[in-house]
Amino acid sequence: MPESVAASVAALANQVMSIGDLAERTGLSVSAIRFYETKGLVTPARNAGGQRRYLRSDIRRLSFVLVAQQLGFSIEDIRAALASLPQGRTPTQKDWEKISRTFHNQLEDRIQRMTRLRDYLDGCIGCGCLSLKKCQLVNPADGLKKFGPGPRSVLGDRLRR
Amino acid sequence: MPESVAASVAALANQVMSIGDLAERTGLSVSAIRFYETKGLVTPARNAGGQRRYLRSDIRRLSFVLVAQQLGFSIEDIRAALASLPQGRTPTQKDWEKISRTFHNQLEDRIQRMTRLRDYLDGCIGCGCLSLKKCQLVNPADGLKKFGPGPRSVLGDRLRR
DNA sequence: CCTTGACCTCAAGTTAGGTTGAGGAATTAC
DNA sequence: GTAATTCCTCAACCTAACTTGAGGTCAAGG
Repeated sequence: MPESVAASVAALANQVMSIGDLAERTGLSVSAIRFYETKGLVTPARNAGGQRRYLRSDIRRLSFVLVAQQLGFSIEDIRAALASLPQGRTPTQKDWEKISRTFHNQLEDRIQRMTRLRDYLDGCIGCGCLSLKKCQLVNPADGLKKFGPGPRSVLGDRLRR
Repeated sequence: MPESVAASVAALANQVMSIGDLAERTGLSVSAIRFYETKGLVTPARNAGGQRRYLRSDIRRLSFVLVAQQLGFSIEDIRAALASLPQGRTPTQKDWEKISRTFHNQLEDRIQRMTRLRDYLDGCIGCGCLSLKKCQLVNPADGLKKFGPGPRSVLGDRLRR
């Protein structure tokens, strides 16, 4: 049985696919998928010829990566999240539920933080803060303060990046 | 009148300050402020000795940069936004209002996009999508589709980054 | 004055997240 | 069976957003 037929059978039976197929399915580039492998986000099997063979569940895995990145999570964040998924078997619904709950919570945090910043901005515009017309009156000790007003109070502890 | 006294007087009268002072006020590092200058985010004057002298309004300017960055805007985005502010004079409230409206709208978009993605995620978990138990039944033509389901429908046009 | 800390410029290094290209092997299509 | 694809590895390059360091100047206190 030639490789091509074997591959087709395998593709139908075991749901494996090449990196090119996976790229088409996820909208990622082939190079990005290989890169993600070096970062531990996917761990494909290899066929006899050394080519990568992906499971159908890897489509979800990479889709998850895409979504998470859109939301501003780093690859390391995502790797950590995905680490809770099984490597050998196809993840069950419970597996995904667990990971998604964490994800959802972090997402809620971000949405809240953004909303808070938006409101802060509105507030400043409202009070004329940003034009420095009123804030100097409201906050006369400005020049003496180690930590003045401004985004830091909104941004929290994130100083000196 | 020695430089020191002149500087103090100027600082009180004209509200100018050194890069170190500005760093302390904004929470940014000195090197970051210089870097922002190369990117056109601030354009300080120089004193006789060639040292940078900032206006008090630059605190707001850089605070704005900090907030915008937190929200995921690039330096180029921010530069473009700040370009609408006057360079010579201290920005008026109207100046800031204008820039903030744009900013606010972009922020709203992002919040909405995040919320949409969160809901999408919830939906998928709910239907078992991510575990691939039901989606294969729901979407039997999956293997034939050029553009299958997945995050792309949520992410919009953002393909092949 | 004169020392010490803050500044200056300019070049090079750093991390994240990939892309591009060279040189070669494996598949697929006719 | 052979030509065109696709895939492989590995090294180098790329952008964004800064930091670090070398070598030298400026300014504020005693």
